[in-house]
Amino acid sequence: MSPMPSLYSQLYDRLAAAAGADPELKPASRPAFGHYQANAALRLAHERGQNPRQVAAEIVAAADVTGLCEPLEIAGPGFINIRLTRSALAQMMAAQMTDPAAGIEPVATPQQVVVDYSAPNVAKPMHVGNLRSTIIGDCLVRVLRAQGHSVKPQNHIGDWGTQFGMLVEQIIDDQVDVASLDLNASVALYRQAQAHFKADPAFADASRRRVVALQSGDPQTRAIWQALIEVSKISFNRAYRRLGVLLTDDDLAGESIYNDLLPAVAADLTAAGIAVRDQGALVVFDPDQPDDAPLIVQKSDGGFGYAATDLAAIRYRVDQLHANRLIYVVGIPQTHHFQQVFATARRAGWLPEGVTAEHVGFGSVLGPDGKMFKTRQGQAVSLDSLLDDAEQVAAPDVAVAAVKYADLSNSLHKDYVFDSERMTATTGNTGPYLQYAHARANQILRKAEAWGVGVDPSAALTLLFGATTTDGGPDTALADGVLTEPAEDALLLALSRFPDIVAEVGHSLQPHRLCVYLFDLATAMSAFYEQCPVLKAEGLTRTSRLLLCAAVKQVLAQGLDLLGIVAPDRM
RNA sequence: GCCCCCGUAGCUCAGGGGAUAGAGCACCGCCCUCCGGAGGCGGGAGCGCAGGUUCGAAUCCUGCCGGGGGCGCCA
Repeated sequence: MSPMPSLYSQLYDRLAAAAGADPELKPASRPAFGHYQANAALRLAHERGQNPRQVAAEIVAAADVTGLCEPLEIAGPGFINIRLTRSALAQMMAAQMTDPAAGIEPVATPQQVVVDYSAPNVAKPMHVGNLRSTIIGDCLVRVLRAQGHSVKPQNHIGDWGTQFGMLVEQIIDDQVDVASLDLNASVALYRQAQAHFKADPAFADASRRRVVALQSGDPQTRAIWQALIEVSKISFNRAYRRLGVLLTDDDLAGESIYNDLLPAVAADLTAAGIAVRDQGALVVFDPDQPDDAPLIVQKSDGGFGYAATDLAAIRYRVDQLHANRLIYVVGIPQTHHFQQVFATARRAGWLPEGVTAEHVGFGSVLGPDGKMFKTRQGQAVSLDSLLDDAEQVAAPDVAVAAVKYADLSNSLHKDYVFDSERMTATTGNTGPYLQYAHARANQILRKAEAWGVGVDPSAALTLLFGATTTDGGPDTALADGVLTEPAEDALLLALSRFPDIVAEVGHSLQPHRLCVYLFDLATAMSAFYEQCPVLKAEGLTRTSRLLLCAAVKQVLAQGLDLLGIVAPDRM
């Protein structure tokens, strides 16, 4: 059984049929104008050289909105103002409550989606950059899965490359027992190796030979390399547990797994005439971007650049994972790189028509001074230290919610300042505020239970909708006199929009829209709470308001879950 | 030098062709024998600048200004 289409979808379809065009349906710009407004008449009138109000009148006359809306109204120069019926809103609430997904609509054509995110580096601590990618990617995975897509996370960890030559060489030099290493020790070794590499040409040479040994599968080198990965995995997983994200070892797909595919990438691009030798390197020039620097596939020393790895990953994801939507959650500085990689993959036919590739770029996390967040030593600030910071002003569950919400609630493209005081505040557009709103809705339900006035949702729905059904028409199905307060109307409207918001986020990949929505919902809940007594009401009024509380709790919990934020029943 | 991102209220941010530009924080004034005041109601204050497109621009285009970031062999 498929859930009821959202009220917006129903309305859109009926108005589109009436207008014979996109009705330009959007939420009303002011409450006085109703719930929604359709703006198409203004544009259509201009195209046809007609009077806008006349065109609006024709659309209104042709629109069948029986059972869905109050009579449509024409206002101003030709806006069509739309007010949903109380019954339609209440029925949508009922449908959402009986749906575990709270009304989220399954997409018509589920896709095989690969989401590339998190991507920490082996032998380096996770830092602010990894934080955003991890949190945003986790949210996108949850949203897309909720829509019915098949989603494959790919954690493209940095487990390959020239840095491992010097690291392994340093370990052999120092006769370090890799079994005893932890992450801090391997980070220290890495720094030591970098300094050593710069200072000692003989060590640098040995490091380069060590890279070759690693790539050719030398057992000793591989064993040490593998041990380093294991050490790092422990710390990655500890960070993922702390953050409460879905990533597991099953999602690990580091750069190293593409190593054997790189020669074919170079060979195939060369054979296709896409890549050429230039200044000793194998590069791709984009005929559409003649001023661009080329994409470097293979360096002049024979080593492969990360473009080659990304190209191999595209082939793997399309051919082996059968993806038809590729999503890369990587910082904005990589925008140009992905443009080049995607363009090259298209030319090579590795991104066939019907497969999309999107770079979800995000801005930087800034320190209190408004500049790139770095430690005094110039290192990137570690993820743990950020969370520690937040936990100094809030309990762990709340602190993580605060950090994640602060990250997700900003537009992706913008930088934002990490301010633990602001993000853990219990007022305003914060994670803790939404958690609180959820706990408070739950509190009312629990208290109703304790007072012996609690209602089972399905029984309550029967009371509300069953008792007065006479002719079966939707307008008469809802009991009289309930859910008539403006605050109740606003809350019902907000609830009904949830499926639309989720669909929008699945399309635009902009989690902050869900955050804005949930904050609006919580605000509507506060107004309702202030203006409409629940437990002190009686009869069907109390029943209907308890249902509203239950519905709000459900949607808040569901929405927060999509953000990857826990919704405790009490705080 | 070329390219990308950002610029909305004192501060942090929504709004990305449509009616009088919205929140939160801070500030000021009201509302409590109220289910959690972590509230509610009201007030002041804003689209970087200049052109252009449009019936209509915070929104699209161009050029400036300011801030940040990238740009052939790190990933």
